[in-house]
Amino acid sequence: MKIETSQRSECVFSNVLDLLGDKWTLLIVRDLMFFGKHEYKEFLASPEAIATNILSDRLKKLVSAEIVDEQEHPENKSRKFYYLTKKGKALLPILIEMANWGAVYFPALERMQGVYAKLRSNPDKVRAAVLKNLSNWESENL
Amino acid sequence: MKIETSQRSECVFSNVLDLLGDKWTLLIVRDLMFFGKHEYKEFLASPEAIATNILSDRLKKLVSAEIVDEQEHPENKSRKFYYLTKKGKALLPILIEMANWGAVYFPALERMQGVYAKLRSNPDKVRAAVLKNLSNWESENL
DNA sequence: AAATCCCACTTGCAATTTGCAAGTAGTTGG
DNA sequence: CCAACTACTTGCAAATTGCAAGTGGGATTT
Repeated sequence: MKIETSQRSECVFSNVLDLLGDKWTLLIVRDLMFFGKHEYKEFLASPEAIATNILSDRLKKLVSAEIVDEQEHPENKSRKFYYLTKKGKALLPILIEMANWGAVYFPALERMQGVYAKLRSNPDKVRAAVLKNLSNWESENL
Repeated sequence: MKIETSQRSECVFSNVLDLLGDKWTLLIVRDLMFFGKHEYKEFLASPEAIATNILSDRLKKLVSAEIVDEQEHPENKSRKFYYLTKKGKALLPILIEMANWGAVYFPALERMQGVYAKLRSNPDKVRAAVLKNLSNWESENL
């Protein structure tokens, strides 16, 4: 894999977009953040149908950017757990704002479900609940 | 230009990323939002050096998504003004959160300048100031 | 009035990235 | 031992990007 070393400019946005600015990376983060997914096959099962080579590439980039960490599955050597680092969890406010914007400007979308449902009404509560879920998973699995 | 009609899934994130998930679109929004840029040549002059065909394509997509609107330049028929719609301005919280995240996790970057400087210390104030700048420009130029 | 310049693009083409299908290596369950 | 599962890799065609050059309509200069 090509690890990105060059930066387009000194601007924060440019650097953030070099890392996250594509159609797949943040979907993986979404799965980790909101949907309790932690394994390769679970990401593959998402409705957007990411290709295996792209998933593999993006996971490596996320790990090398220290947004995601990986660990051998305790029950099975051929499986792996992926989970958000502190840096990865810090993306939550960005995702929340994206979800808010999307909820307002894509009104035709299916009614928001599950974790999204309360985003607009009580973002701080959702934020706390999401992080709590993640730390619960960590104490049970890592 | 190909107007995107297909959506990968019903998920908000997926739909938002279909629109904004690439390395250039949000940089144009950044220029409109924070840097007082309103013309084609001004976007071209940004340090990231976007190619003319990509800029043209992204501007069209932003206009067709109603994030940006365009108007003939009052002084010169061959020039155009581009400016953020209400929907475009509503992206500000996303950009602010991205800037915050970047400021924390790209500490090696040049010290933030201008509008970015106060983002961390007083985001609400920055938010208001940015929107005020935009509406000032609008009342002077539209 | 003609020539030049500026501006916002478009076009052509090579290089890179993506999407899709198939294959592979290590592990585990029966 | 064999089949199934898991996390990948590989090969190749298609789509997207980056770069350089060109175009066409104004405005400016001479």
